[in-house]
Amino acid sequence: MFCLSYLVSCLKRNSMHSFTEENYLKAIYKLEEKTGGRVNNTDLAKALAIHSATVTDMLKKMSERKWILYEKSKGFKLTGKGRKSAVGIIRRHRLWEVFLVSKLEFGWDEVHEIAEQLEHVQSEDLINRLDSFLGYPKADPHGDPIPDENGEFMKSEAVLLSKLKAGSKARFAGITDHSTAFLSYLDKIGLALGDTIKIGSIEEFDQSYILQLKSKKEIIVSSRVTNGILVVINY
Amino acid sequence: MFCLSYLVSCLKRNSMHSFTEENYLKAIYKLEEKTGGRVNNTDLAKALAIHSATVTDMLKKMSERKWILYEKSKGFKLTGKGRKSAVGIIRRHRLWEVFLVSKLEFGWDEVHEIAEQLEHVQSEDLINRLDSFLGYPKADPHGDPIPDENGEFMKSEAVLLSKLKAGSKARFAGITDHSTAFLSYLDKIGLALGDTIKIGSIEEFDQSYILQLKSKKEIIVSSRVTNGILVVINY
DNA sequence: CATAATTTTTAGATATATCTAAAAATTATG
DNA sequence: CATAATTTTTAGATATATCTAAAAATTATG
Ligand SMILES: [Mn+2]
Ligand SMILES: [Mn+2]
Ligand SMILES: [Mn+2]
Ligand SMILES: [Mn+2]
Repeated sequence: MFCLSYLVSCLKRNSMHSFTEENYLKAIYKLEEKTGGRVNNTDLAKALAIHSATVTDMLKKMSERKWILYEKSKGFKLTGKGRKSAVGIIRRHRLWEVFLVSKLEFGWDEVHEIAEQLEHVQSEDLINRLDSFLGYPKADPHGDPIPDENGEFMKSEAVLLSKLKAGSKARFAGITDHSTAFLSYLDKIGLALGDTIKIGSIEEFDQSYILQLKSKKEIIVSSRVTNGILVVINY
Repeated sequence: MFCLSYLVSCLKRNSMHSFTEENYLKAIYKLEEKTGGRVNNTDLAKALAIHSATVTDMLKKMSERKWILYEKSKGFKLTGKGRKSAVGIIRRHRLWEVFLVSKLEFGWDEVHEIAEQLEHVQSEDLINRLDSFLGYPKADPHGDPIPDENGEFMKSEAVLLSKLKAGSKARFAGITDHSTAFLSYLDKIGLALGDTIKIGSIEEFDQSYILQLKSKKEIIVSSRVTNGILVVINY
């Protein structure tokens, strides 16, 4: 009994993380991505929907374990070790999302919460076999890149649809708004990842766009929509 | 914040269980199956590799929540509600094992630990879609029956191979020893679930069996093996 | 049935992850 | 730069799930 718990606690300390720890790592990674730099306590607390005091304690622990660099009042950032873990979690999340959509026929607006659970299953072998089973997908159902076994992934060249000029053509490559409401809305208006979009014209008044879909149908979308969509320009 | 935690705690109390609670439910179910009746504290503690004092506390909680009937010093058993939950967990475990073996090409001796994690993912929709994706399998890779959506499953008619007489023929339908060592051993000697086995003769001295495999190869197995194998007799 | 053995419970402690309220530290602003 | 606003930390509490040591209860045995 002593031996077992000792072993388990060792494993935990070195290579594994609790669900909670994994959620912190992932949240920090995403905040770093968004802000491009260091992250602060308040933002992380908001992202995790917990209180600052709780975050303070966990940051101390994560700092001791060398998952983050933490300079009091200067914000913090992931170490190499921390980043590697975070990328692994994102890899798992996105591969499971591909599985759910491509094999179990879930809608792209239905998979996130389930993937939030599946991403915590610990087995490298499992995830590499899943990757192979899915045909080594490069992106998840939302167009987000999937890190490979070594944690490498393509930096996207996509830009916001709202940056394009009238007359240009582009491929729908990703989203910045991952909300279920937005995804369902896109389903409703018939816009799917990979589609070619042509910009008919842009209304000066409110920056709404008239888009020509691959079905030749024309639709008007608000700037909220063009700011939620990432596209790759066809040269 | 107050609202959210209240909601979460309500959900927890009514329809969901923590990992720990799920592991207790499953362990109790399996012990009931094995002993055929009520379960006691000590046996459950052993099955979960925890201490009796811990079990006492948890049984109180499970009793309050009406998952078990608990009569002090008379042992306890699952209520209908508790049994339903336990069967649901077993359904998830076994479906994931099928997935791991039939889709990800894991060996039958490699899947249990991963399924122990996957079984805790909470989504009825997920598990029903997985069931459909796998073609509604009736048994897992170890021959154990998979409960359907309503928790119904076939009671097996299999008997121990060690009960058969020389000359009889039977189909390898399940195992009573689920250890990795046993599963790997069966792989090594070339005995797989579903195979037809013919009993050549039985050695009086130590009850070892000479088996004729479908490959016509003959092997000798000890009584430890014939007691680990379940077969269905071909009439 | 008295004693021994086994099983279960109680009492008090620990680890993790959270909270609230208040204090302290830092940053922004007139 | 003094004050206000914001951010972070401290202190103390709670819930869950575990432990150890000892007491209490139950069951088995001569
Ligand atoms: Mn997601
Ligand atoms: Mn995604
Ligand atoms: Mn199993
Ligand atoms: Mn199994």
